[in-house]
Order: sequence, then structure tokens, then C-alpha cells
Amino acid sequence: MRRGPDAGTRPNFRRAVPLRGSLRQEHLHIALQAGRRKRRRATGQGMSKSNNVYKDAYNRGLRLLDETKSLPSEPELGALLGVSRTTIRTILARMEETGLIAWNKRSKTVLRVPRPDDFFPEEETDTLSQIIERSFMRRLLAGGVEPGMQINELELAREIGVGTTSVREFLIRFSRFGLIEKRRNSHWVLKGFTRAFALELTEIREMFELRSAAAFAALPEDSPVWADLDLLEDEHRLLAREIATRFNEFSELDERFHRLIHRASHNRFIVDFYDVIAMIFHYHYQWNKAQERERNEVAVAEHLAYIAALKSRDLGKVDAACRKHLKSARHTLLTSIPEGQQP
Amino acid sequence: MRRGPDAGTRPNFRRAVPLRGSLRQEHLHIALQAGRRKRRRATGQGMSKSNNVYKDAYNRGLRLLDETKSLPSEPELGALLGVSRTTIRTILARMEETGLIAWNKRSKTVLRVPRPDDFFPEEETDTLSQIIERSFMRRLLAGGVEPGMQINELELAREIGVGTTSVREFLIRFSRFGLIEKRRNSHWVLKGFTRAFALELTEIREMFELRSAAAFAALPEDSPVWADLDLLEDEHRLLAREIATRFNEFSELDERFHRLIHRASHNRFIVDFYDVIAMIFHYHYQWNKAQERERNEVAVAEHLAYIAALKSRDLGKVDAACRKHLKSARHTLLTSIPEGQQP
DNA sequence: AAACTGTTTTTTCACGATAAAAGACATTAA
DNA sequence: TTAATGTCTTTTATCGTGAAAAAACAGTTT
Repeated sequence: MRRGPDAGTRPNFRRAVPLRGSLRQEHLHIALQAGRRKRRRATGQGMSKSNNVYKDAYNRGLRLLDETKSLPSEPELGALLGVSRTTIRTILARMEETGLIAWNKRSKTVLRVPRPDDFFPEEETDTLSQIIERSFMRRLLAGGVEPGMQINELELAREIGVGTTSVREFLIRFSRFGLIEKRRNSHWVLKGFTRAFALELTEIREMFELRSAAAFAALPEDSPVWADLDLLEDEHRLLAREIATRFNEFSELDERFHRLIHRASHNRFIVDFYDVIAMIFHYHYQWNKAQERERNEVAVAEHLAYIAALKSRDLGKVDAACRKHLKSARHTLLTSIPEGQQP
Repeated sequence: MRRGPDAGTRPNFRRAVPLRGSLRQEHLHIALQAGRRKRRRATGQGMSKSNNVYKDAYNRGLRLLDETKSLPSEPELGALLGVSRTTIRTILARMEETGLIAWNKRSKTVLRVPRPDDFFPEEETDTLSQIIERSFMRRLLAGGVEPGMQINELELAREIGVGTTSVREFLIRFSRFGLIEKRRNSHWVLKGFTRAFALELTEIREMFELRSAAAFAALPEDSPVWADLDLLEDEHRLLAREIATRFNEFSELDERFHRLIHRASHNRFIVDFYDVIAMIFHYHYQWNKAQERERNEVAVAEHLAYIAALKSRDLGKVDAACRKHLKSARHTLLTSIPEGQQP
């Protein structure tokens, strides 16, 4: 437990140390919300690794039982669920145990349809890095978090209830999003989800997407992307029709649409950069629910115009439609930034 | 030890598996050159952490003894050498032990000038991640390494003589360079230092640098960057005059020059991307020594023209000079790519 | 009181160990 | 003889641990 006059509550506003010095510094340390407790640790010692891959694949495997009277071969199941045969055999063993299937070598006959309580609980199927990411982002967006604040690996690990190694690896992966920075042999520094960050992010995004869109429009008639675009267009039209009830499904469609366009760049750096955008927008959507319906309705319409422009192959129109959409996306993001200190 | 008909020698050319399958796959595993043996391990067990920070700071600290008759306070020394007071005290303790200084509280009198054998050996001052990076890049550039090849954390750790955690962390950090990619719960895949990679890299570089150069030229008269640019110009002129003997110093100057320009973008993603370029060029320079002198002579001249254009603040001239230099940089990089399979 | 030195606590970095998951090899059925 | 199953080995993911380094606290000196 950290000492200090108000540990656990909103930390004091204290600016970053110039470079190295003994000034005291507040930390990114916010009490866990009451709703969520620490991860249960294994009874004895060293739980090493959770079997979430197995549990997740098992749950997905259960859904196969609804459809068929007998399951395919082990390698085929492995390919289907994206796991190794080892995991498939563990799954089959349990399905046999719980009376879902009769398993004898090649024959895997379905005995009954799965019940809700056959499934493993959702939260046990999460990857450790997903758990850490969620936990970290909750703190980041929870307020009372100022740029320059320190991030403490050990403290974070303890609060989330995981080992330090996993937290370190997460922070290293996360650092490419440009929100944190490492001081060698020392702590991480939070750069903050500031207006400056949003502007820098959107600057690159616009550069990359304008280029990708132009590349997309120049793709030959027989490229498979045009079929993908048609499918996405249909989904957009459907969503537009039912926007009143399904507006919260836009976020996922948005990502698929933009990723399709970025892929036309055939540049790994552009494609990879969309991970940064996707991450930010993912949490931004969760965070800022103000006028969500209206915003998404506008965005769907912009996407449809954008799609039409792409199909016209007119570079001028593509550029205009792309610019228009990016401009309103930037505006949406900027208005959602919690105002406060300037960068 | 890996089995297979030719383990340890140049591995067979085998393409990457489609997604998941039991096809055998060759690995990134090349016998260590005779010249370099594995890192010595500590006698007992668990060496935990090497004290390279101390050793490096100590060596740098020795150089201070040449200049003064007495050392400043501990905090001041810490700021000077970029380490904590704890490390400074360990350094001072040793300096006292070896008779270099007399140390009593605030007084730290220099007793003698350091001898060559006072210094710790260079190789003991390297960071673990530097050691891993060098080792990894040596393999990558050693030839016989094809795209699609697997990278095995455990094997790499054993060959370099370090723990798996450090290798994992290195690979995660390294992955942002776009040369390797992770398969979840499984191995890393080498994407390879191919022509496609070089083209994608230079595409982004050109986009970013043209933008940064324009931003640079638009900077106000009183910005401190103009002084920095003047200093760099002088260094360029000096190097140009003595290019015959000092051509190998260009690489370092090149990086400083381009970083100065990129910083004018005020965009962390652009600034950070220069890390990718710097890394690639660093190893590229080490690898490809063909016509090094001529190449660098040309580059210095291009830099000088580029600098002149920046100082003119004429955006047209800046754009032209920048384009010209980037074009020849790209050409140099492309010709040095080991030809082979196409991407 | 400000800045330093002396001492103690905390955090980072790196390792070996271990269960989960992947992968390889051996055997068997179609 | 191909493709599955059965078995065994290797690798990955994660933890706890301990030394190096940083940071905090406490006592001194100017």
C-alpha cells in the first residue's frame, strides 16, 4: 500500500520531474472499483498458466454439437477451432465425461445438445493480456490520471493479481500506441490521452487512409476486394435501416471497413498502424456514449458515400469522400477528450 | 539439438505453412560463429541481473578524473552520469578501493589519473537487450535465412546464453520493426529482410520526411532548430573535407540530421518511426560495405544541398532536395538487399 | 533551511521452474 | 499408403525469487 495523504483516492496533480531528481511523484494507482475483485489465485503456489485456450475452444466446440450428429477427425477439429490436437483431445475427453458425446477412436457421436451450464464462464476464457489491457485502460480512462504520472509495474501487477512479467510484456507491447514511455532501469511515464495525442494520431491516420483509399480505387476490376466491398456495403445498408436499435454494432463494422481499405496499401506499416487507431476507438466508443446513435448514423451515411466514391474509381471523388469522413471522425474523437491541462 | 539431416548447417529452403498444419518447418538456427562463445554464466545459480549499469557509469566516471582534482556531490554526479545515487556510491567506493580517490563524506579528492586497466572491459558494459539484438541481427543477416522461417524463443535463449524472458521481451520490442510476427501460443515467424520490406519502409519514410521537412522550413526565425541546423552544417562541411579518411563517421551524422528534421513534425508517430529506419540503416551500414566511401560522399553532398534548401525556406526547393536525397537513399538500400526469392 | 551524506525500502531486471499448449514421433485403422 | 489415433517431447506462457538499481527516508553539515 502506498502511503501519502490520500492514497486510494484521486491523486494530487503533480507535474513530471524534469529528468532525474528526488521530487516526489504521484503514481497511476487508483483503487479497484468495488464491482471487480482481484483474480483468484491457485490454491498452492505458482499457477503458471491458465487454461483459457482450452476453455474458449471448448465453448466454441459446444456450438458445433447443435449442428451435427457426429464430430469430424481430431486434426479437422483442430483446424476448425484454431487449436492443437492436444487441446482438442482434452476437449473431447471432457465432452465424453459430461455425457455430451460418446468417444471411441474415430467415432464421436453426439449424445445430447449442450445446456447453458455446460459452458465455461465467459470471464475464464479471456487471455491474460486481455485482462491486463482492460484493467489498465479502465485506470487510464477513470479520471484523475494526469500526463507525467508514473506507472509502477509491481503495483499494477499486484492490483490486477498477475505476475510482473506479464505486466512488463503488456507495457512493452502497449508502448507502441504512444501513450506511455519507458525510463531505462526505472518506471514508465504516462504521456496521457491528450488533445495533442489525438491530433498526432489523426494526422497519421489521414495521411495513411487517403493513400490507401487511392490505392484501393486503382485496384483492377477482378480484384477480390470489390466483392468484399459489396458485402460491406450491404451490411451498411442493413445497419442504416435499423440504426435506431442496432447503432452499437457500428463500431465493429467500422473497423472491418477501414481495415479493408488500409490493406489496399500493401504496406505493413500502414496496416499495422490501424491497430493503434482501432485500440483508441475501441475504448473511446466504450467511454464516450454521448450522442452515440446520432454519431453512428452520420458515420454510416459517410461510409456509404465513401463506398460509392470508391466504386466510381474517380480519384477526386474518393479523396473528397474520404476527407469528409476523416474530418468528422477527428472531430468526434477530439470532442471526447477530457479537457484539462494542455499538453 | 535439433534433428534433421542438416542441423547446424544452412537450412533447407522451405516455405511457410499456410496457417496451421503439421508440415515440418525449418528454424532460424545457425551455429554460432567460432569467434564468439556463449556468455559465461555465474558460478552457482540464477545470475539475475548483471551490473552493467554500474560498470558503464564507472568507466565514464573514470574519464572525469582526468579533468578535475576533486569530484562534485553525489547527486550532481548522478545527474552527470545518468544513474542513481546508489550506483554513484558503489562507483565511489570502488574508486576509493583502487586508490583513485580519497573519499570522506563531501570531500572526494583525486589521487591519481586512471590507467587503462582501471576500466571495465567494454563487453561487460553492454545491456542484455543490446547483446540479444546483436546476436539476433547477426543470424538474420548471416545468410541462409529465408522468409517464413520459424523463430524459437527457447533455442535462441540457449544459444545466446540468456533467459527466455529477456528473449521474449526483445522479440516483442523488435516486432514493431515489421520483420517478425507472432503466432499466438506458438512460434514467431520471420517475414524477412526482403525487397518488399525495403519498399514499404521507404514509402513511409518518404511520406514522413517530406512532411517533416516542410514543417521544418516553416518554423519561425527564432526557433532553436536553426542553430542546431547550422552546427550540423558545419559538421557536414568538415566531414566533406576529410571524407577520404572519415567516411565511416557519416552514419552517425546521418541519423542526427534526419532526427532533427523529423522532430519538426511534432508528431510522436513520425519521430518514433525513425527508430525503425535507424535500426535498419545501422545494420545495413555494417553489412554492406561496398562503395561505402562513394555512397557517403554523395550523401554528404545531398545533405548540404538539403540544408541549403531548408535555410532558403523555399518550400519548392526543400521538397526537391528532400526528394532527391530520399531517392538515392532508397536506391542504396534496395541494391543492398540480398536477392533471392520474391516476397 | 537548503543541500548533502548515510541508511532502508521499493522497484526493475533477469533467471529457473512448471503447467498448458503445441508439435513430433509411433502405431494403427481404413 | 494415407490419414487417423495414441504417446511422448518440446515450446510457450506465467510465476516466484533474488540481485542490481532506483527511490525514499532520516540524519548531518554548511
